Amino acid sequence: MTGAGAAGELESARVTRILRDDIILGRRAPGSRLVERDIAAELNVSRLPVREAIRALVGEGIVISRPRTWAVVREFTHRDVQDFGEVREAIETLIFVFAAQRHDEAGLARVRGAYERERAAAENGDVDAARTAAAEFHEIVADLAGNEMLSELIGVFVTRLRWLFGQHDDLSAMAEEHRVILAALEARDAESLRRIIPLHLAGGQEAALRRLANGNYSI
Amino acid sequence: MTGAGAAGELESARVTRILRDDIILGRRAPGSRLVERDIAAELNVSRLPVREAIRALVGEGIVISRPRTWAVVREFTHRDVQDFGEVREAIETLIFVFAAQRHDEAGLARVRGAYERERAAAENGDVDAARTAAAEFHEIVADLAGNEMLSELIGVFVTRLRWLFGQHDDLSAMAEEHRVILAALEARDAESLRRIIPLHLAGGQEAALRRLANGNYSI
DNA sequence: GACGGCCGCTTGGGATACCAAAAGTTGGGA
DNA sequence: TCCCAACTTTTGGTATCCCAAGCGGCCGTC
Repeated sequence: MTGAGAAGELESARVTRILRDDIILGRRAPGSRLVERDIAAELNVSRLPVREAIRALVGEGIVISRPRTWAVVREFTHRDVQDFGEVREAIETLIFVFAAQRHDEAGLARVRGAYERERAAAENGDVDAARTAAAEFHEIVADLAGNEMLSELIGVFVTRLRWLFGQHDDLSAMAEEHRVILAALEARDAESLRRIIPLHLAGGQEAALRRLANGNYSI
Repeated sequence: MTGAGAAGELESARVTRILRDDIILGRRAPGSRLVERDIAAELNVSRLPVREAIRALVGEGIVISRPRTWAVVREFTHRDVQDFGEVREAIETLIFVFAAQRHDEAGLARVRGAYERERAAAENGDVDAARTAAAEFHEIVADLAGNEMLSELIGVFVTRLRWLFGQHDDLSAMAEEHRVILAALEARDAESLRRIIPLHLAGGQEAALRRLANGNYSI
């Protein structure tokens, strides 16, 4: 999900990446403790990089920390997922509308590339590749929106986004929806996008709520 | 703006508050260096709380930090303010529409209270009190929107919001706009709010761009 | 047996000292 | 004037130590 890690990568960034992946991939369950000393020992680093990593993950909204006690992996409630869905809908709609107004041919080509990769992966049943390409589809469009602050905003939410909403089941349905969205984007049809995007996101929302009911994000 | 500081306040929180106020009040200019050792010596703390404070302010978007070199107070460009304004418009509109749909009588009373305080302060020409009440007006409405994620989102942006857009000049015009907004809120008139809020924010946006042109947010 | 308070253990917050690596600065030479 | 190399500054990280605040189990009481 985040690559192998650059050569000159900071220790704190490495630790952040490891803990983030542990959480998203379920190796650290929601509600489980994150004890600085223990993690430092596990990863053979001092407490400092661990502290910074935990702070970073608090910022990404997937860890909860209260002063002078251990931090815990965040547990999401039904309500949290609903609230998050509302916010997500507003932001994504904004992104796609802006992208429809401002995209250029080069950017559009990048979106098409992501779509083609997603479609091919869906056909071959390659789940991971399809999900990755789908995530890239949204990332590239966010780029095309041409608004730095919007990108910063997404940066705050993207980890939660992947954790909660990134695991689609019906790959070809998702690819088909992206095809329709891509067409509206090419036609600069903002009105259609305002209608389509909420529908598109509703699917992932339902899947997230289903997984939540099965106890995937809370203990 | 942030109060006197609780008794059991963490050092890192204290340092964060001091640096934040220094920046917002202009005592540390955009582009100026934030050197850990120097700040630690100034405030009689070790480098640790200073490091955490700088990280926190990076998270709040008012400090820029690159690896292995000093952090600097962020300089906002004309473009940044425009981008920020677009995002702000979308989020605030969402907040007011949700608040219109979901408010209860108790919450409405709190909004009315903030409005009354703002109007009184504006009449008396008390600039600080009027600005504080105006900020509270928006905070309370955000509460009424009843969406935790939205509140988290605002938390990320609120410092920038106050820095860039918090300094209104025409106090009574601002209070009057809040009166109209309050009325629409009471009537649960979401459609009017979708029209009014962008206009309301446009004023602060222009003021921010004017101050930017006069060199208040960049060196 | 349930409840509540006390006490010891755990844990994070902070201080201090030191080191390595990378970035920034400066001055001299082509 | 421009560029490179030496020097300086600064952060990122390690290793220890200490303290105070939470947490949780134990024990006595009702």
